[in-house]
Amino acid sequence: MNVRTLCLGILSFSDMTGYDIRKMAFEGSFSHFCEASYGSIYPALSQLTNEELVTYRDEVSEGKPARKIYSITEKGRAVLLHILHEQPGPDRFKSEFLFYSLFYDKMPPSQFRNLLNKKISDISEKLEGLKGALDCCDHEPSHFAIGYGVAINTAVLDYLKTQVEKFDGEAETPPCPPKDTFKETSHERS
Amino acid sequence: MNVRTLCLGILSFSDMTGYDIRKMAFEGSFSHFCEASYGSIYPALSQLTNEELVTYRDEVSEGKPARKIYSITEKGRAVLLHILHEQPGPDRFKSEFLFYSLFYDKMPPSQFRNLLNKKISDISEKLEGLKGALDCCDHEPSHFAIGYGVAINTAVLDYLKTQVEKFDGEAETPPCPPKDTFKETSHERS
DNA sequence: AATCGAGTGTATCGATTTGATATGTCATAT
DNA sequence: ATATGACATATCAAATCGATACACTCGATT
Repeated sequence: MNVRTLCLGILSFSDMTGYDIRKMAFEGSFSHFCEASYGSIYPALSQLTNEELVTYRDEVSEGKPARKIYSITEKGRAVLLHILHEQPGPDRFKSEFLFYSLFYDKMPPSQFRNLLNKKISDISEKLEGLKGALDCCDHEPSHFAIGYGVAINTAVLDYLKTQVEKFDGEAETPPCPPKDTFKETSHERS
Repeated sequence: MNVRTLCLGILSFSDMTGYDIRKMAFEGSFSHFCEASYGSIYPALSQLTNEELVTYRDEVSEGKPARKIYSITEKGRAVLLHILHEQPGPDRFKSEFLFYSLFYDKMPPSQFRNLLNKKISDISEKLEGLKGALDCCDHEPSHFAIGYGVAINTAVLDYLKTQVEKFDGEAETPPCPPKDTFKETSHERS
């Protein structure tokens, strides 16, 4: 699925700025199964505007900077419905964590334990977010999609918790590693 | 994680051609958590060769076409180990299926049921493959990574099976849709 | 009162990656 | 004989990422 279709889909639920769309696809209720960056969203919106699948109105309030609020057109809805008739492509899952895990026997035990604990806390957080969204969501299809995410993350969390015990047995056992045990050495990712 | 690191990681297990690496990352034992295409693998291998992180030997047998068998160098292993010290990026999950599901109330009921059934059979197949790999795998880290995949796919399959019942209740019930119920209309993906 | 940082918003750019395709050989089945 | 599919290298346009620039607002800190 390309970013054009994603924008069309998101706009079919409500009018939005490009900034909002990016948020939806990065942090919002779409973010557990898709992603898109500014560099693809803004060109997609321009293209969709040219094709008259979306339109925008400029909003200029006093003092505030101008913003473009995009809406899907009838033509856009028709195209979206048409796209939905094709077979969806396969799901894709990319995990740098699992790649790293393939080399845990090459690392000091504490390093992989840290990785595991960080993953557990990340997933826990994500799961809480999804469960919250599930509760306050009355749109049935979204409920289905969020439920899917809850199912996955619950399973992963269970798996990691059973696995972490195996590694905690080895060598020195750190007292009780909650959050903040992990210094974010976030320089360049090679 | 970029394709360079992926190549380095795969080559750390065994010598291989570019073709083999692509297979590993697309169908093989790495494929449930990463992907890479020729267009990124071959340039990555050239670059890695220039940096002396990998080398290759030409294999020219009688009659057979020449092939380049790549090996990781000591320098390459050192760089890989170094990369493994950074924090891995977040997992990413992309699902066109879930995007489609957001609009199931806009589709004829049979269409979404077909989607569900196809997904169920796809996941079942994938799960069988992973379970098979799990049994015949004695490399502990791989076991961990494959187990993760089994956990996810088992959970998804359970979820979909409970959900499909809800939709089977509605309107006409198709006899018993096993495989091959789905004509692969695989023309252009928009 | 002044400054800082974070959030909102549009937009672009280089680098990476995808997805498709070209080219050619070999093995197997028809 | 010949078609199909696996093996293998390679390239290219198009899509996308990830980072950044710019500009404005608002609340918090000093």
